[in-house]
Amino acid sequence: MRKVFLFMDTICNKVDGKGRVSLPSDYRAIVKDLSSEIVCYRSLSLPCIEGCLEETLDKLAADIENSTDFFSEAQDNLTNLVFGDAKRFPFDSTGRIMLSEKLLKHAGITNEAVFVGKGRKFQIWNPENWAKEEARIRAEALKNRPSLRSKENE
Amino acid sequence: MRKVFLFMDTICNKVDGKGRVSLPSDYRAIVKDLSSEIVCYRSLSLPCIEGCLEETLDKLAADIENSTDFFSEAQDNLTNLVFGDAKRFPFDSTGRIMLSEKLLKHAGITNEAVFVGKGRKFQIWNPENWAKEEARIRAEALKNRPSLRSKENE
DNA sequence: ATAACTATGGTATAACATGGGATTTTATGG
DNA sequence: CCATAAAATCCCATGTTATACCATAGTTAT
Repeated sequence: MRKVFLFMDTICNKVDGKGRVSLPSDYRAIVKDLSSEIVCYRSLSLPCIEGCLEETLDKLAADIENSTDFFSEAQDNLTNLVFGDAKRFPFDSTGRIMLSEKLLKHAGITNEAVFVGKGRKFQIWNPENWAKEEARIRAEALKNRPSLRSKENE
Repeated sequence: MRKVFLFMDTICNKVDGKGRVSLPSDYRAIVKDLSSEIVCYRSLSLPCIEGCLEETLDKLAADIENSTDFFSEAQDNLTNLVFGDAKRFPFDSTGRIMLSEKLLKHAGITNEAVFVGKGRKFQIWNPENWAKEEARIRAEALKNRPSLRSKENE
C-alpha cells in the first residue's frame, strides 16, 4: 500500500468524438492502489477541469456533516457547490474516462486534453490555454521571487 | 464495499403525472451498497426537498439521545422537526421514487425535478428555482472572495 | 527479441430514463 | 367483515446513452 500519493507530470492525450480520453497511467495506478475513484468538476476560478480522489471530497463532506447544524445551509456555500458539480469518472479496462459535455465546454477542450499534476489534485486543460497559463504562472513566480531570476543566467 | 459515499452531480429528470421520478442511478448505487434507504423531507430554510440516507438521520437521533446540556436543546428541536416531516422513499425496480404532494408543493415542482448533490445529502429543486439559487450562491461567493473574480478573466 | 503496457479506434452490450398498463394495497363506509 | 374507490406498487416495452469489450499499433522494459 502506498504511503503518499501525488498527481504529477504533464501529459497530453487525444479526446475522441465521444469525449473519451486516456487517464495518465500514473494516475490510474494511484486510484487502483487506494481503491478510490476519480472525481472531476469545473474549476471555480479557471477555465479548466479539476480532478481529485473521491476521498479528498469526502473529507469536505465529513466536515460539513459534523458541523453543529446539519440542516442549516453550509457556511461556505461555494464549497457546497462543488458536490453539485462533481461526478465520478471511472475508467474502463483500457484506462479511459468519458468527460461530459459540460466539463469539456468549460475548459474549451475539443481534440486534445492536457493533464497537469497539482499534488493532491490535477487539472485538465485545453493545450493552448495551458501554455498561456503556465507562462503566466512562471512570470508571476519570477516577479515574486527575484532569487529565481538571478539563477536563470547561470 | 465502498469506503465513502457522496451525493454528487446535478441531474434533471421528468416527473410524470403520478409524481414518479427516477432517482439518479449514482444515488441508487449508494443506497444499494450500504443497504440503506432514501429519506426525504422539506428543507427548513429553502424552497426545495432534501434527501439523505436513513442512517444519516439515525446518527442525529443518537446525538439527541446523548445530549445532556441545554445548549443543544434548540438543535434537538430542529432535528425533531425533521423527523416529523421525513419519510422513506424506496425506489421500484426501474429506479423511481414517488414524491408526495406535500414535498412537491413545497419545492414548486411540477414537470421536472433537479437533483443536486450536497455530499452527505442532496436537494431536489424546481429547475428555474435551482438556476436562481445557484446564481445567488455564486454572486454571494464573489462578493466575499474577490480573489475568485480576478482569476476569472485570465 | 519478446513480453507487457499504453494510447487509441471501432463495435457490441448493458444500463438508464421514461411511458403505459396491470395488479396489489390502503383507506373508508356500509 | 366485506365492498369499493383511490392510490400506491409492480411489471413490461422502448429509444437513447453510456459502458464493456475487442483489435491494432506504438513504447518500454526485461
